[in-house]
Amino acid sequence: MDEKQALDAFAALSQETRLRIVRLLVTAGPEGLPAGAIGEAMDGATSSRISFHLSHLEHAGLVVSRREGRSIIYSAALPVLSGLVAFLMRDCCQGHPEVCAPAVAALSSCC
Amino acid sequence: MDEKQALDAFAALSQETRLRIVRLLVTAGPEGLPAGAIGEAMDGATSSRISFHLSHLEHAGLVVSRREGRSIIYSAALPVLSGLVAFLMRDCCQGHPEVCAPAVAALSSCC
DNA sequence: TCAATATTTCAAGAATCATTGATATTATGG
DNA sequence: CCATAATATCAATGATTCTTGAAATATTGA
Repeated sequence: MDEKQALDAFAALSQETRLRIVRLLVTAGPEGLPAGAIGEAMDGATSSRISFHLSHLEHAGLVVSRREGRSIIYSAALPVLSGLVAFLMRDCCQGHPEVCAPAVAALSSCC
Repeated sequence: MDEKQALDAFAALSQETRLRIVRLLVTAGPEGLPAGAIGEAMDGATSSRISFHLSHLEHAGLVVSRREGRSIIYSAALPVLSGLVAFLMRDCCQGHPEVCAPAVAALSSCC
């Protein structure tokens, strides 16, 4: 994860629909969801709108896709999400462990 | 940290100059840096440009400021950064601890 | 093969954002 | 109190981004 990748990832996560899609896909797990189901979950957004955001997320590396029959299945790119957090944390902690302590606590309690 | 705050924070972090400012301030620690020094560190950006980005970051809650004589000193809002990571992680881990493991490892090794 | 389904691509318009240069505000030293 | 220093604000411009609606592509079942 370099600066360019981090900027792309943050830009992708800074849009309401995309942030919700990422969160939906992360909870959906590795099996993922077809584009149509994602659109229905987003207040029934139009297909072109969902396609635009999914393409954006995929380009940023936050999701991956595969075809299954007529559907395209999207799932969260878990290692990239981890890498983004690691990037932010790596640069957060230089000499100031108090930055990380609450984040570590949040991670420990959720996993 | 709610969705709105997270969106603002991600938007702030998705701009190159602002991401660099945040990283600079985090490494600078609680004592912070005056706006002028931050501008010099950003390839000598104009004062209005730095002021614009600092204002943006402060509005997003990622930095705080205080006056000291003629200078305004900016420093990273460490608890907010922690909260952002916790927000992302909290929603990342639902039933899928493999998302968090690498992030936990990165945090553990840096603090 | 044909019709229907699922999704993507494209062009155009509105909205938001970043940069610049000029001007205003605030504070200090002499 | 004045001149200077440090920073913020404002207006204008150019660049990106989001949304919509229409048309294109890919896949399957009958």
